[in-house]
Amino acid sequence: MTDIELANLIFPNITKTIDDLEKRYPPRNLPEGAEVTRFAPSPTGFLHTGSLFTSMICHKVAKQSKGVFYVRLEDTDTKREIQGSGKQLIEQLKIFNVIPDEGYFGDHQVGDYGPYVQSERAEIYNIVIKHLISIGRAYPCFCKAEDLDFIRSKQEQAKLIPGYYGQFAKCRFLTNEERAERIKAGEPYVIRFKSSGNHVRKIRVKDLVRGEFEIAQNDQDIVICKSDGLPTYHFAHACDDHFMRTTTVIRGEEWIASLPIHIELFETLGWKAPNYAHLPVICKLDEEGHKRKLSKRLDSEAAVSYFIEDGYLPKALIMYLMTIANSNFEEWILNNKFENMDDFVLTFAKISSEGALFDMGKVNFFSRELLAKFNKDEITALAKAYAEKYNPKLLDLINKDENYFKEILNIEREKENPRKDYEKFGNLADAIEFFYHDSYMDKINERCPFNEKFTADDIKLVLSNMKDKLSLDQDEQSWFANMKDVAVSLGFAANNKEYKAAPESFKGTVGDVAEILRITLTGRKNTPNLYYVMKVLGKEEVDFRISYIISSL
RNA sequence: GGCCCUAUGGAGAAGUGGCUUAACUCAUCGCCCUCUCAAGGCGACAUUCACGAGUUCGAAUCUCGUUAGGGUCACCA
Repeated sequence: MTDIELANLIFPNITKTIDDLEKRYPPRNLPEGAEVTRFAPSPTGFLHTGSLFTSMICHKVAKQSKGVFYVRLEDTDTKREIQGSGKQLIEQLKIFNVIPDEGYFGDHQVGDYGPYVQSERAEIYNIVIKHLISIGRAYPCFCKAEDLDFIRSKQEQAKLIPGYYGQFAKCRFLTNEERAERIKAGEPYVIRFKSSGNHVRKIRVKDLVRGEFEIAQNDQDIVICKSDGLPTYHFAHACDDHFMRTTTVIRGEEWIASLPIHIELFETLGWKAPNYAHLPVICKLDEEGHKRKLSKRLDSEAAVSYFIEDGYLPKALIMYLMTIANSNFEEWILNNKFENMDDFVLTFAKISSEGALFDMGKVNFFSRELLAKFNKDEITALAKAYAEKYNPKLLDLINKDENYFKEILNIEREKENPRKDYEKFGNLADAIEFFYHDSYMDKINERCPFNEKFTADDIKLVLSNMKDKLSLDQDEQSWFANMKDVAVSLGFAANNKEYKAAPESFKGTVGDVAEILRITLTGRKNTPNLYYVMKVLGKEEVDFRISYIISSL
């Protein structure tokens, strides 16, 4: 029995050939240098921060070369699949402005190189497998899990490399007649690729991030088609990236080890392998101080949803991830005042090959800078949109009086160097709740204590004088000048220098007076500019709070 | 364990044999400014590039070894 006859036995209904596929999926008509990249997630859960990192780079590389970025859904692992997660992945990508040009879009597909969902590509895989069988480079394997375990244990005993290869590849040595017989008898089987490699020999591989290096040839007869008829990753990768005409495969470094498999597959099929860029994994330090991959189970920041739900600006995360990708991005974006990040050119060679430790502090930095750039209307709209979805407490504050909320956020905002008080919307309600009478009263017992060096009488004296002598009708300059005068009249030093020169002759400094007033009005030591806080609160509320604190002392 | 990758401060890193007594960013800490809180300005933070040898007039940069960390060895991707 010939190999072709065996191929026909296994795939009687496959009549098309690889040539037909080549015609059906011709090379793309793209300008010189245009790169075709792809993000190929499996629908097994929420979008991981590492996946966002990878897809952002894929998207960027395609955009900056005027190429194509597409999404392909790798849904061949039916056991781990989570219904609806494919669509969710696309939606989350969209939030971060990583929008594909073609491919899988959740509820529909776009493009000439589809289908873009692997479970819909059975015919393509079967055509290629049939070809491989007919040229003697693939064969059915009837080994069961027990057989494989047995082989493995023998290999371990003999200290040999484990796996299905060479003499250990039992089913390699079956005759086609035996194969046909067992198939006809209904025995379950997988299809394995017949490797011609030898792990003693090395091949040179090129990685866009790491450069060239040597690695052992593949000699494993890997499974290309599982017993459920679906392809494995390695095989699907070769078929899909070839027929979808991917020029650059960008993926995590966990794939480096299987590069020899992929290269042998491409060679055997007579296809040009794509360029590869293996990205480092984003890490975190564990309890023992060891680096480990960001884990969805252990680290909240591993799920992109965390940033969305906590009210971070998506752009802030993207900017942070860009600095991990190309560290020169930081300087670039600072010089560009955080604008037009699309003009930045990403370089593979500048991507570090070591996994960076995820730095929340830096995400906060970007988020704070970005949030400070908006005017009051923009930031209010953004806060409201966020609150409506994720934060009832914040929504409640906004809905009490949107203009009031706007004024709170507008304190020292629309100016050359705006304040950078807020880093995300997630804790905004807590940050501003003292502006609201009810919240202020609710938290009255939790307020920050006054400086211990002042007695209740000192504080009362300061407060009653302030209340009587300070009017909010004056401008900021005059108001502070006035406060200074009151402070001096009560025995406080007008400035730090004076105080430092003779601390014993003063009760304190103007700063102490401002702190007393600040704690009285807000319950906190750190708040926006006191003058504007009072303007927003209004005279009535200010008077009430001062009187209330005086009476409670 | 085999194979592959990596190793510069608290974090991200620049650095490709002399320009480096190691850029820049975040964080931290100080000082200045100031009427408060921020912002801003200035400064501190690796005499040394995991360690050890070697090559060289000269090494963070090249070579070898050691150590440490990461990845990978599925009918998962």
